[in-house]
Amino acid sequence: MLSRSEEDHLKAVYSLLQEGADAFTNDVATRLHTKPSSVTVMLKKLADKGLLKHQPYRGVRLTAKGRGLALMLVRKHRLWETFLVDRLGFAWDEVHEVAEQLEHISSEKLVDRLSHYLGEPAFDPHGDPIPDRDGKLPERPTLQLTDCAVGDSVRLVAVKDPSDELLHLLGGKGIGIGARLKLVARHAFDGSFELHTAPKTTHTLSAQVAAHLLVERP
Amino acid sequence: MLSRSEEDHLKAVYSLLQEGADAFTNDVATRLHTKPSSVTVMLKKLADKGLLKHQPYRGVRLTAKGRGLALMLVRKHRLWETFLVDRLGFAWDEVHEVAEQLEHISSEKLVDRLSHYLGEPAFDPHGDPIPDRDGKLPERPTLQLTDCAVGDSVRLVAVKDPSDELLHLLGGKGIGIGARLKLVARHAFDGSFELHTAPKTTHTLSAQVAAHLLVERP
DNA sequence: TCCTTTATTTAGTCCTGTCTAATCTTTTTC
DNA sequence: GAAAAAGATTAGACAGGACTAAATAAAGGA
Ligand SMILES: [Mn+2]
Ligand SMILES: [Mn+2]
Ligand SMILES: [Mn+2]
Ligand SMILES: [Mn+2]
Repeated sequence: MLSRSEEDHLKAVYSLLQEGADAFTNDVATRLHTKPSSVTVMLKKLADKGLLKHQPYRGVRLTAKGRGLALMLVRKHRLWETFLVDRLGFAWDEVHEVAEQLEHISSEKLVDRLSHYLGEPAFDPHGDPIPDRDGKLPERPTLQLTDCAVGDSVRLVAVKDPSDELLHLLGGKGIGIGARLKLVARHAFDGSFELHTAPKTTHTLSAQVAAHLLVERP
Repeated sequence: MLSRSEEDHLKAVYSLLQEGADAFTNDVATRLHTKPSSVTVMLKKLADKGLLKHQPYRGVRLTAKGRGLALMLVRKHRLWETFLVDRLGFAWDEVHEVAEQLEHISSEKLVDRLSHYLGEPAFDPHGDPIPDRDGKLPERPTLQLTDCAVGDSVRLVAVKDPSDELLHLLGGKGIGIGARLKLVARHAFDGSFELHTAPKTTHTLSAQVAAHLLVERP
């Protein structure tokens, strides 16, 4: 049985590794708004429990067991986010905080029932993949909006590393998962995009925003 | 902001007082499966926060603020139980443990949305009243099955102080909230009841069980 | 290479929540 | 109305989790 703090540390390590970076003490501390010294202690505990290998000064690798547990946490987090948005009508930029609490509720039955209730969703409200009960992740397209050309017409499938601020910005322009985006111009000066959403509404997206948008061709 | 432990202590005090007993250190400790010395410490903390008055050796009374907070915890607990049974298909004897965790999730918006989603229910799966967002409790009938006479036909509206074991026993006989019960005999020897449920099925309920059943005449 | 900077770990402290053992109050019993 | 029993509080210890400050290791530059 892991404590809430142990679970949060494990999940932080998992997502750092997932993002391609290797997991260093400082990064974990930054992500959890805590201090490196605290992280070192927690990593030692998780290592003692066989969930990861910690090479002092060299970072961390997850064991199979640790990866499995982390995936179950991610599963819970994203299922709860889906519940909050799909069933309770939360906005997609309001759910992270609450899901951060709900993911620690421990009941296997609850998770499985919730998933079933929601229709075994494969993606959460931000387009992030939801691991199934065996820890398998569905595939997600990797085409970034920044790699698209003027004239392309694409559909938004996910917002990468979504912060509430970014989600709020997109929401304000009426852009959500599934939105059709037609690229009409790109400014050389700052890399920003002009694009049409549904009924000839034009929006401008900065290059920073565009880099977070994953899309697919229809 | 209260810790999980503080919340559990406050709720324990509330339910003891609700049940008519006055709240003594030992009772709280028993209810929380903890030791009296630990309870004393927590009562002091809650008193410092203005949630209750603690007269050493004399027990505890809630302040208005403390009662209000306790009611919000009860509200959350019973709403989550309702969600688990009505939406996720849990049995009524499987939800207490999980609701004990879920009640500590802190988000006012979540509670209100959940209540709305469930149709602003006034009673939980055990027939216990759910406080509204202002802390107002709906009325519940107080007629006990033990006060009924042979020949009476009544409807089950609540199981008082339901333990999972009691709920499981009733569930096994197909008796749930709303069930019609027709009393056909009562044994002088042990006070046990013979009664019919729906289609001429006869069941026997001990006096101990009957004392927990709240019913109303149709 | 050696020195400086940065990253990380270790040591020591504090706060919370729990426990056991000892002490103190209140209630019961004779 | 004492003495015993029961109930409650206090004192002291410990584990978990977090922080600051000090020590140590790795990396980079002169
Ligand atoms: Mn969390
Ligand atoms: Mn998400
Ligand atoms: Mn609880
Ligand atoms: Mn209940």
